[in-house]
Amino acid sequence: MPELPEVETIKLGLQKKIIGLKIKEIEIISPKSFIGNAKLVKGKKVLNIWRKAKILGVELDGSVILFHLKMTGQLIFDPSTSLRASKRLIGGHPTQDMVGPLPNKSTRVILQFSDGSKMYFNDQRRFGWIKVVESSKLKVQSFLKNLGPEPLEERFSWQILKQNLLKHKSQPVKVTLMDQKLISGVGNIYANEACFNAKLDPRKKVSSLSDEEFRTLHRGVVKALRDGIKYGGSTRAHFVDSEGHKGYFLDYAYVYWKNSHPCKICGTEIKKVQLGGRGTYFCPNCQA
DNA sequence: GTACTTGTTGAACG
DNA sequence: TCGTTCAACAAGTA
Repeated sequence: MPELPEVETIKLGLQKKIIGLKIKEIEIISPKSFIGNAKLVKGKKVLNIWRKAKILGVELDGSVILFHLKMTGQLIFDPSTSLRASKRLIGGHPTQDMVGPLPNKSTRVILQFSDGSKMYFNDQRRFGWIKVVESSKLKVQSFLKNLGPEPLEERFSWQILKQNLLKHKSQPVKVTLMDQKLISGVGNIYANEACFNAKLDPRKKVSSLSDEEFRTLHRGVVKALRDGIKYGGSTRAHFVDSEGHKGYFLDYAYVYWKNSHPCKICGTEIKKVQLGGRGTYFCPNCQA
């Protein structure tokens, strides 16, 4: 499922492709996946692309298109038949059919650009959405207003991490990492991986952490996200062969979805527990 | 038919 | 009012 690193990767890829292009047409195949007025999009030029937490924003003249991929969303940029055989740009939830013919059965919305290229928004389960808002109304969107600091920005220090997590001092540390008000963009995968990187038991209460532990946790979060961008990003964003699902970050994960597998560091069996209602994975030896 | 998956939201608890 | 926990929701897979 696309989290911060995946969305960041998509952003970096799309920046090179669609800034400056004009949107000729928007085709809404699944009305459920599209919120807002399509007229705000048609004929507009793409000015900029940004990311906040897991949300991708495509800035147009006077309006913004917001994308949330949730669990199974994907964005695929298809550079059209006319130009040199440049490759598709693929980001988001990996599936087999993302490298096949488009549109396919999970295609929900298609953006057509005036140079003939297209961008497909696919979403198997329709959990994700596209939302168009006027630029002036962007700031009042609740999902943007209440977000915590961006973990990859310079000013995100371990002190800020400590200060924010301590707002929920009696909760398990992993649960607080996933709270979007405390930190932006960390979901289940990277919360698990961050705890592993920091050699921290995810069940440990925030109030019991020492300064040293906050420091290593901070490093662990940043490393998990950067690794996500490095592996998921670089190997997934540009492939176009039939092995579409390979190179997904999960292959590199230490603990996520690895219950009953041996720990890559010490060989101990990875355990799974429920924490805040979510699957939580850790190595009982490394994260003691 | 059922259990399971996730991020987000809102209800319900003490 | 608050901090916290839990259920509901989206829809598809096994």
